[in-house]
Amino acid sequence: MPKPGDSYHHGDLRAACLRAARELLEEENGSAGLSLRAVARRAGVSATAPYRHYADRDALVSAVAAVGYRELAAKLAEAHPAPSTPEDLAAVAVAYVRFALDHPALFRTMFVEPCDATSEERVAAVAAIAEYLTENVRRAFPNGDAEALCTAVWALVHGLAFLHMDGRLDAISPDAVAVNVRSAVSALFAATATSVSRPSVEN
Amino acid sequence: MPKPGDSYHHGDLRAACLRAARELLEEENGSAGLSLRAVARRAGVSATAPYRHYADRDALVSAVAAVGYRELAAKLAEAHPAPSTPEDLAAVAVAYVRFALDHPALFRTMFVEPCDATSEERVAAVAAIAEYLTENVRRAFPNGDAEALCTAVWALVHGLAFLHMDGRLDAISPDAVAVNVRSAVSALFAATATSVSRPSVEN
DNA sequence: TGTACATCAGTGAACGCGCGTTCACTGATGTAC
DNA sequence: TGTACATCAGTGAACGCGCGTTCACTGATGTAC
Repeated sequence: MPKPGDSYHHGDLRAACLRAARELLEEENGSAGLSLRAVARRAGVSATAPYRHYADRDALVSAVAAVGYRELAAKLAEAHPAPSTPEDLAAVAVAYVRFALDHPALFRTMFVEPCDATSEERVAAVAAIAEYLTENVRRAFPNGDAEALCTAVWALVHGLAFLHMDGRLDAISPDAVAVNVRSAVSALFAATATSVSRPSVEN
Repeated sequence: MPKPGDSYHHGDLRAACLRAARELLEEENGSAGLSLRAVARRAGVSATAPYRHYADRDALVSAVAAVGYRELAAKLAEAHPAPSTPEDLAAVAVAYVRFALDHPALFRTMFVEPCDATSEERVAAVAAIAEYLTENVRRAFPNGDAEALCTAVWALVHGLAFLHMDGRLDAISPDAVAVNVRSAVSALFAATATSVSRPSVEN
C-alpha cells in the first residue's frame, strides 16, 4: 500500500518536481532562474500539473532551496560528524565551499532568491544549519564569543564560495581552493584562540 | 561645440541608459534582472534606441557593472584614502559592506551576473579594485602574505555583505552591521599580526 | 552666408519566445456498499 | 467478490505579459561646397 500522496497517477509528482528542479539546476549553464514550466517539462508532465502540489512558483523554489539546505547540512556533517577542534572546523569550512562550487546554481537558488518567510520548510532548514554551525563553534571555542565567531566564519566561507563561483579568485583546482579556504579559516581561528584568553597548552 | 557622441538627438543616450539602469536598480524591489526595454522606457526612448549604443543586453549590463565597480572603488577610497593600519582597513571593510547594503541590486548585478570576459571596461574596473585592496593590505602588513590576507578579507566582507543582504544575519541597524563587520575584520587582522612575526609594540 | 547632401541617432511595427497562471475537462484511483 | 460512485491528480487550451532582437523607416544634425 503506497504512502499517502505517494503513488497516485504519476507516483509522487511532488518529489519528482524537486528531482527535476535539482537536475535542471545541476545542468544549468546560464544564470536563468528556475521555471515552473521547465520543471514540469523535465518531470514529463503538463505545465500545470505542478500546481496540484505547489501553490505557485515561489513555493516550488522555496522547497528546492530547503532541499539544498538539507543537502548542505548533510555534507557539512559528513566532513566531520562532531567537529571540536579548529582543524575539524576548517574541514567543515572546506566542505561548505566545495558544496557551493559543486552545485553553483543550487547554491545561488538557496541564497540569492528572495527569502520566503512563509516557507516553514525553508526557514527550518536554514535554522538547522545556523544551529549546527553555532553549536560546533561553541564546542571548539568554549570560552569565545561563539555568536560573533560563527558569523565571521560563515561570512568568510560564504564569501569565498561566491568569489570563487564568480571567478573572482583564480584558484583553478579544487585542491587549491581547499588550501585557500583552510588557510583563511585557520587565520581567523588563530585570532580567536589568542584573543579569548583560553587555557593554552603551549603557554 | 558638443563633445563627440555627446549631444545628438537625445544628448548622450549612452550615459542616459546607464543612469536609467542605475535608477531602476536603486528602486528594484524584486529580484528581476535588468531589462533593456525597461531601461529604454526609463530613459524616455523607444525600445530599440539603446541598440545604437550597446551591442546587446549583455553589453549594457556589463557597462552598468563597471559603473558599479567604479563607484564602489570611490566609496572605499573615501572611507580612507590611504589605509595603513588595521583600523584603517577595517573602515574600508565597513564601507564595502555598507555599499552592498545601500545598493543591493547594483551589487548583485556586479557580482551575480555572469562575468563577461570580453568587456574591457568591466575587467579593468574589477582589476582596479583588486589592486587597490592588495596594495592597502600590503601597506598595512608589509611582512605578511598580502595575497592570502587580501583574499581572506575580501571574502569576509563579501560574505558579510551577501549574508546581510539576504537577511541571514539579523543586524537591524546600519550601525550594528558596522560593529559586526569591524569585529570580524579585526579578528582576522589580529590573527595575521600575531602569526607573521612582526615587530609588536606590546611585546 | 546659403543651400544640398550625407550621416546616423532614434522610431515603431513586428517576429517569436517562454513565462506564470486560469479554467473547464477527463480519467484513473480508492472506497462504500 | 463485484459494482457504483466520489475524489482529485493530471490535461490541454487559452490568457496576457514582457522580453530581446530585426528591420525598413524618418528626420534632425553637421558638413562640403
